[in-house]
Amino acid sequence: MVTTAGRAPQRGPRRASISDVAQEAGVSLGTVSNVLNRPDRVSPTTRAKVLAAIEHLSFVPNGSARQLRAGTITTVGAILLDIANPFFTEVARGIEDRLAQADHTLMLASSDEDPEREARYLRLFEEHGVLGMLVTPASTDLEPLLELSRRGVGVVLLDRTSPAEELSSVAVDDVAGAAMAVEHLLSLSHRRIAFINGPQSIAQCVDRRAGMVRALEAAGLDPDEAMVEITVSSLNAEGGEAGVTELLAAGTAPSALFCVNDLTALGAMRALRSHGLAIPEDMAVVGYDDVNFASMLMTPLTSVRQPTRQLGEVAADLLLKAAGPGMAAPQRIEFQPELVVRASSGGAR
Amino acid sequence: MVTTAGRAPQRGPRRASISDVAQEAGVSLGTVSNVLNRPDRVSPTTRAKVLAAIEHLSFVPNGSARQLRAGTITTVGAILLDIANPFFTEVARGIEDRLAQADHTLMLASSDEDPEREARYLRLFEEHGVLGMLVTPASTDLEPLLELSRRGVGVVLLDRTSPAEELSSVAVDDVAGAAMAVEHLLSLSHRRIAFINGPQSIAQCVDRRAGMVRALEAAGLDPDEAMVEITVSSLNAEGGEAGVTELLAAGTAPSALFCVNDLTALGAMRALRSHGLAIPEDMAVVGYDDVNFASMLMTPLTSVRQPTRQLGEVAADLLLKAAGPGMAAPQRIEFQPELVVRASSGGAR
DNA sequence: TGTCGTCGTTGAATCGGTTCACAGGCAGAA
DNA sequence: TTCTGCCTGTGAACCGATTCAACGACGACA
Repeated sequence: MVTTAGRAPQRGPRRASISDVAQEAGVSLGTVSNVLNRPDRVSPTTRAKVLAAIEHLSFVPNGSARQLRAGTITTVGAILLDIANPFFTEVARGIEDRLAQADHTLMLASSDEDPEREARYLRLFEEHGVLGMLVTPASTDLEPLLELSRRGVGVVLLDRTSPAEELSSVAVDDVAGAAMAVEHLLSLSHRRIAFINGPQSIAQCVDRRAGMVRALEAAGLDPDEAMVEITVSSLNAEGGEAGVTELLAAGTAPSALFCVNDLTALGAMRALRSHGLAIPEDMAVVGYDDVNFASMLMTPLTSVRQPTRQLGEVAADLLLKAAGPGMAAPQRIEFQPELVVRASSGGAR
Repeated sequence: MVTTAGRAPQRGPRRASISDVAQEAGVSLGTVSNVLNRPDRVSPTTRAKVLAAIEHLSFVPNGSARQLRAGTITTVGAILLDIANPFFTEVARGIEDRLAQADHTLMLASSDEDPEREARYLRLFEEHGVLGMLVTPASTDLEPLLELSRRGVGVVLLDRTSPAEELSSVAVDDVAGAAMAVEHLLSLSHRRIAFINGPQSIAQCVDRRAGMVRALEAAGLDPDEAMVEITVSSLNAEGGEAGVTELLAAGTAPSALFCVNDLTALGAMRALRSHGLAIPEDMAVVGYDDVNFASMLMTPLTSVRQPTRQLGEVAADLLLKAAGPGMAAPQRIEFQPELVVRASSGGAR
């Protein structure tokens, strides 16, 4: 590699600016800006000259400068728990669709369930001056989000109901969903059920646990006995494998397993199989999210379906409404989930 | 200042600026900036005062202004073909990891195989002044990317070898991968093989087709007869379902099916099953990408594995090197894929 | 006591757009 | 002919940060 002496090499021959265009076209600065933003205020002749100059210099306006002066904001940030999870990518699709319709654009980031990464992106997006953010919080402490909102940045909680009045949220009733899943297992005569759950810093984990407890208690069971909870650090296939390994190592495994999401269930099923256990004969399994491949697995997975794409769409709508003119008041929207019974729970006919 | 009636409501009480901080702390503008960027040049007393003011006003520097003036660029854009495809999310993970290590951040976008969307993001990212972009092109025309590169924006092709000397690229040998897949089917005595492929505007589709043709010819077969090609518009499960429907409607279906990627294979298998065909007995199936759930499907999927995460990591490295000081020359990196044989092809023992 | 260097701080210039009050030209009305 | 109003086009002010030449204070040294 050849290093140039002394200075860093300049990156290309400096981007053309609006005044370069003005000079090339023989008009003033403001006229070029008018061509760009209010073409009807410029005569066709001048407009043509300016456009030619723009083409010739391959001029691209500097977004920073524009945003600095005009405050034009068309960027929205989204911080999701795990971008590798089909559930969240589907949500992202919904968001992107709606934003594109409104001529806005999305900056997408994955916190990987790490509050520190989340904080980093929160700050980055704020510095970037986004219109607002859609966040699936990785921590229970919503104070940073509340403060953001007070500072005038639109915030919508995603897949998480807001405990505070001041934040909009779009979510699915996770307590009900988990309760449905566990009731299903109870109806198949399982009396001790393992639960592979994530850290309690994640709202979904708290809610789904609550749903499970509610279902067990409603059936007259003592959760302390009927629920064998295993906490894993990440809500993906690796987590599921680790969870099953731990479960089996502890001996006297229950006859059924409820997993906090489908990816976890995927890993869990893989681990169960590699230990020679049959699904659902030796262990019934239920997941959560109903990701697109759930029905196609070796043993099709019983799971809780959510209106995934819609979740994203509604969240985007809410943000645009809340941040646009009129400043709609915070709104809390909750969808109901639906149980999809397949072979993995042994409940399919 | 009092807001005039009739205007749009102002978004919050205006973000605090550096001069607000300066005033609050009783120091000058430049000093605040020094506290932010070169803390050692400021006396501890002053620094403390300024930090207190920052805290008090919850000041967050305006990224646009900073970037405008300083040209500090730490943002990288990535435009992937389909963010819902686990292959690409894994690549994104690799990219993000490396960028985070270098204290850079990623703006992620999905072109959904649509050249127009791609162009839109290309422009958006350029306006935003990104350091560079990682792109999986949705069209064969690389001219826009070349021009971008000439203008000083770093460009690295992802999962696509560069035909031009001037662009860096990181890819996997798709011709070889597809050839391996087809050779495998040939070795199992299949003589007519269906191929569900995507549009020829996508390089991967062209290359994988070429690999298939190469393998067929090497076996002394005439591709026109031995290959039953079906072109679908999107490389996902829906595409796979549509492809199989079309294939079966045409009658005299081949005994084997090669799919351009695993998502397509997923949809194809779903459709085959719903038509009452057994896999691999009635139809052997091979996919491409070896996504994480391939081994866990009802019939585990034979597929071509690629060093996915590494792909992203190396691409990010290349970009950082090419855009950083030193301006490394364009580099072309190609990995070799690997065939993973499972039950869906009937070739597993 | 005068000079010099160092340290900490200042404030003006600057980045590249947008906006707006205003100027010049021209047509139609009085 | 003069006035009015419309249509184009102009250029200075401004957004909020960074940078740098310059400056005052202070201690060291001759």
